[in-house]
Amino acid sequence: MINSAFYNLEPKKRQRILDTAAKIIAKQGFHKANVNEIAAAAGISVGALYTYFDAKEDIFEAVFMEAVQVTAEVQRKVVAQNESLRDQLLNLFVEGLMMARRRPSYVEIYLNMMAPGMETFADKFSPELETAGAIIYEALLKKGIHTGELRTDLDIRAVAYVLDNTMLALYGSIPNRFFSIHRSVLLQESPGRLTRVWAEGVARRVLLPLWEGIRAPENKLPNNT
Amino acid sequence: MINSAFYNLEPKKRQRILDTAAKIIAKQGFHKANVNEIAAAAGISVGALYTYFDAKEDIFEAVFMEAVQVTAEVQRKVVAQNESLRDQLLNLFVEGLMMARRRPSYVEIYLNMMAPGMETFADKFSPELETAGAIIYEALLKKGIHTGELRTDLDIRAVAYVLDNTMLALYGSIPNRFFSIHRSVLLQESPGRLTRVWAEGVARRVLLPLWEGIRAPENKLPNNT
Amino acid sequence: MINSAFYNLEPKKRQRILDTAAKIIAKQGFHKANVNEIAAAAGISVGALYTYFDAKEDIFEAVFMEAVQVTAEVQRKVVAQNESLRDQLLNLFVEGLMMARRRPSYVEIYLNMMAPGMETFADKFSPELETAGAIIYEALLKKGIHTGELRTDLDIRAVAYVLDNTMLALYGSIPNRFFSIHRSVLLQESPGRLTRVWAEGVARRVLLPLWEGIRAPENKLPNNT
Amino acid sequence: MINSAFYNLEPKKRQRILDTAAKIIAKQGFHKANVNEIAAAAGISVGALYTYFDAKEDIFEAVFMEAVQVTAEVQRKVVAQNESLRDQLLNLFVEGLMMARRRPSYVEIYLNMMAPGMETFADKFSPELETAGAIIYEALLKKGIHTGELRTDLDIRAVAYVLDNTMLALYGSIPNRFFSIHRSVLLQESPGRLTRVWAEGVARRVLLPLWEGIRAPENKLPNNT
DNA sequence: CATGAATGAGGATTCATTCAT
DNA sequence: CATGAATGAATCCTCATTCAT
Repeated sequence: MINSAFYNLEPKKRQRILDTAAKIIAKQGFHKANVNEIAAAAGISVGALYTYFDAKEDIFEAVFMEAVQVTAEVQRKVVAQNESLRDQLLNLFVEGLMMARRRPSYVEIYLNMMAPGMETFADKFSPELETAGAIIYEALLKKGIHTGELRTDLDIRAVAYVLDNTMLALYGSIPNRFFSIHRSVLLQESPGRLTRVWAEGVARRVLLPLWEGIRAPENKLPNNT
Repeated sequence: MINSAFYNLEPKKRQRILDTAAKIIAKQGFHKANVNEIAAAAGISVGALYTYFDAKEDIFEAVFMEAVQVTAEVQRKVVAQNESLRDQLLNLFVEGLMMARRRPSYVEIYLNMMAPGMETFADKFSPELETAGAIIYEALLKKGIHTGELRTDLDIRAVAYVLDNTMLALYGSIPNRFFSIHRSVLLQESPGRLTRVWAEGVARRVLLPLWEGIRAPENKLPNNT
Repeated sequence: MINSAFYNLEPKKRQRILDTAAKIIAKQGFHKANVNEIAAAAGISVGALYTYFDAKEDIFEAVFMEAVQVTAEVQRKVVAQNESLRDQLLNLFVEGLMMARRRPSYVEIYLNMMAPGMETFADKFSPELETAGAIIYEALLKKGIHTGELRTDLDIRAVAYVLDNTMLALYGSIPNRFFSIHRSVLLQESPGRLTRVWAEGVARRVLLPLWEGIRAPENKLPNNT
Repeated sequence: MINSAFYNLEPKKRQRILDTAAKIIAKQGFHKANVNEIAAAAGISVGALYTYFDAKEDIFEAVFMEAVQVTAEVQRKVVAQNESLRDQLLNLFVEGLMMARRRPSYVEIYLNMMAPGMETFADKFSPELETAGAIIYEALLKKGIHTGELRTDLDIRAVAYVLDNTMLALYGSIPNRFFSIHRSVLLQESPGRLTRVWAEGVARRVLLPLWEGIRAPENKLPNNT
């Protein structure tokens, strides 16, 4: 259990604990991560840590829920924008990459959920979490159909699935070695810094082929905007 | 190090060791997996295991290399087929799913590489592995352009990236809880058995939107073949 | 040390603390018992508990002294009765059992003193405590000799020893699992509630053989009064 | 669980582990006793200890079962003797005291079972153990009735109960502080060494009053044999 | 080469006690 | 005096690795 004591902590301290735990779990993975090390790095005692959390698992849960917040914020921000669907999708990529730059550990935490040996967590969190994500994609794409930006015969779920997996891999490529190599090799990128300009470039590259397949035919624009 | 003793083992025994290790690491993840348990389950002594492998890490490496073989076989098989690119891509999905059904543990091993705390392995294996994958995609897609199936203005790498991530998630959804929930929620699937027919259906759903974006314009066919 | 603050507490609160501590120590044993849990269950803060007691050991001592009071009260009550020695001995059993029913935890506390690892406490309390007990038995039995109820050639100490051990086991059988099983198996009792009638029956059964050995010969009565 | 590895140990080593564990648990009590300390004192590693036993509880069980053996041996020995019942009862006391001198720790282990917080163990072992004890007493006393040594109207169970509790306290008085003080104060003993002669004296003192109450009337002998 | 008992450092968790408020 | 959050040494148990047989 995550105890109320944790929520009653002064926000700064609570955030420091979350960030520290996220960083260490992100680096080592849940099972390798060391509780005593987390406490020490967060500048508190193990005892204190265990007044906040009943078990190591609960530390992960708290960190994961923070990761969910961090991700959800990106979605909320983009959904709230009054732009074309295409730009919103691009922004989902770009803002996600920016978020990954700011909070790389939390992206790794997210990735940790899909690791073998994390079934319990996946069972506990994924169903409602993914459902929430699905709803957002659905709303977004339906809107695109209504506004005439998208083809009317789309399999919305399939599109959402492809989009989401691409984002997962792209966000993950910021903090995670595997996804990072995967991306730079497959996209044959020349090494460069993680700037917004770069993010916009990648987003366009990656979205374009799919976009061509889902946009409404009359919407034909020059391929490279 | 993976010692020569391991390669000199009778193939059946070697395979049993790999499969057992794969199964256990797949279930628990590398860091949680227990070497003694692997030895016991494989019907050999820990001592023997340690004459084959210098360290736990090396067991993972051997298992991972087997996972690479398993995956590569799917690609080789599909690439060798003399079919249209579209069917080859569909087959990449379908055969991959079939492979995941046959060897679910090895798919999890693959997923284990992208878990936090596995950087060392990613550094060691990913670069050449991903390069090999990239080459296959490149060849496949270039061929598609030459045969006129694909648009000539494609960003091949980007298409490969999207395709590969989708496959990763789809294959992973067979053994892995997170990806399984992710898929069934996003694709809004009704529960069903993992049959070839089902796999073909999913493959079509998932490939279609992207295919529409990459196929050559004159190639216009009814959406559902 | 048990601080004066504890004795200055309003009696109700003091009693509540003692009873709570007794209950928890009775259930878990001194070493397993948890100070924080005691404080919480008693409705006070650990801090407060530690202003009353300097250490966990002191909590036990306070509780033990209360247990002594509880036991002594039974003895005082029975000794004050103006009955035959035989009835007084029977009453010692019966009233002790009744006391054990009312305050089972305190009987366990008493038992806790004879557990391994409690030497320090035994050294501190047992000598004078047992001496006090011995005096009571001595007075009682001497009186029995004087009134002609008992044989004149008795080894009073030995009789007291046997009596006291039997009482210990009998009282202990109320709250304590071991002694409870021990009693019901050896006495081959059919399960039943702890009523005064039952207590009187057990008391008679258990006292009789010894009574036959210590009563004055001319006192011969039918076995079952 | 007590693993087979433990039973396959060379007897000398196995005994050393049992004796060491018994000694430490006897001194500190189960809950205070330290597993690492036991391992160190036994000259083995914690790891080894945990290949023999799955948990600390199992160490206690093994030690307790040894304690049962030790006690049972005394009973078997005495029961096998072809003596009068009176001498057999005296020998039960004497041999028990001798056993307690030889293996004091195991007597404490036995006492540990009746400590608060040991319910689980009592539940697991006491029922059949006490039943076995009850059978022995029953056989012994029935034989005494048949041979005419004992009164025919005895409540055998009650006699057994009184006898057993007295023995418990007497055996316990060898290693245990509480029972030791209890005995020496109540019996008003002058300090002395634990010799067989002393044991015989105590046995006679303690048995006599009860014996007078249970022996057959025609059996009247001078009080102090 | 194979075995599997043994090792012991490492890690999650507990809890008696303190002390700033 | 009371509070209860914080401390961190202590403890049970695990497991990668070794090595005598």
